[in-house]
Amino acid sequence: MTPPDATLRGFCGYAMKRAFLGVQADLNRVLAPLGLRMMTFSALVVVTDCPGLRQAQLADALSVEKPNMVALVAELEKAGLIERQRAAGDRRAHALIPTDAGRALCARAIAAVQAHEARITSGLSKLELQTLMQALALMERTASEETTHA
Amino acid sequence: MTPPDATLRGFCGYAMKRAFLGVQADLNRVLAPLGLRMMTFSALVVVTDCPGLRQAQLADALSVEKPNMVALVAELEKAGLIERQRAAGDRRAHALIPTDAGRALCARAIAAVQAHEARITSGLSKLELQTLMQALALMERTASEETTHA
DNA sequence: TATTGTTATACTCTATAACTATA
DNA sequence: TATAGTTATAGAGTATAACAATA
Repeated sequence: MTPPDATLRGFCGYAMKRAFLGVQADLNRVLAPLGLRMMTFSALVVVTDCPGLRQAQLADALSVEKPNMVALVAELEKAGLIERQRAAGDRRAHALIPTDAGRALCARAIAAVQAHEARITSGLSKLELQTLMQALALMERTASEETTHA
Repeated sequence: MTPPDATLRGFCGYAMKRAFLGVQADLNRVLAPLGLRMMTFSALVVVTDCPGLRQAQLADALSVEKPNMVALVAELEKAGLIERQRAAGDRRAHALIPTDAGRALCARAIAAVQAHEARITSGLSKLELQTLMQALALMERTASEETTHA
């Protein structure tokens, strides 16, 4: 009758984990043919939206620590999707620029992800989806406040 | 104006990731004083709810691969929270039993997690919370179907 | 002094193949 | 032959300290 994790199922954090891991695994399957993962896709989208932004800004936007950004950017650069240029006015910084190939792949990847999103949310009404997105944004803010107050 | 990840913010998968990582980090802060993490807490709750269940059943309940269950169970056993007993009738299997200390800690941890859940969902109405939980469960099912059909 | 990017390092979670001892 | 638990291993993501070059 009741599954072994019945108690856990009552916890929102546990439900979020199970749902996210499933969605992420599914999303990575969608992105794999394009040579991308969730992390590299996210970075490519931000660089394409904000050409010229610096590595520290990208790390901040994605909530990734700077040291972990290095390999990620190097991977995208090696794949020919973005370029690192010395920022004018600050020779320490790298300005990140999407290549033509990066922009093209980004457009294809966004289309694939949008189709994937439509599939995984197909069982939700417009109102339910809106409530879900608002709830997730609110919980993200609340959790970060809790952590900050620690 | 628009943040660098504005495009990503429109994706449900990205919103789920950010919310989950925030909630998980916050939850781990709550559990740390009890010597637990989200994974060890989850395992302890299941063993306490279903004393005598086997390692493979625990792994299945938590969607963890069996090899990854070994260290987790060993950690709980070393902490004196559960015991491994040879299952009667199948000398290959381990029956997992909570100790008195395990049951006591589990009760305290559940209370702490419930208080934590109340905090992070405090901005949501009862109906919004219900919609959120249903949406997460539905997306988990949908994602697993997608993956299975691959 | 402070910041950008970097190296080195470590921990957690996850995933697969292969072994052992039982069945 | 199949299963329960194990070992070994590897890939991601995440986290902190410390360094060189530059500001």
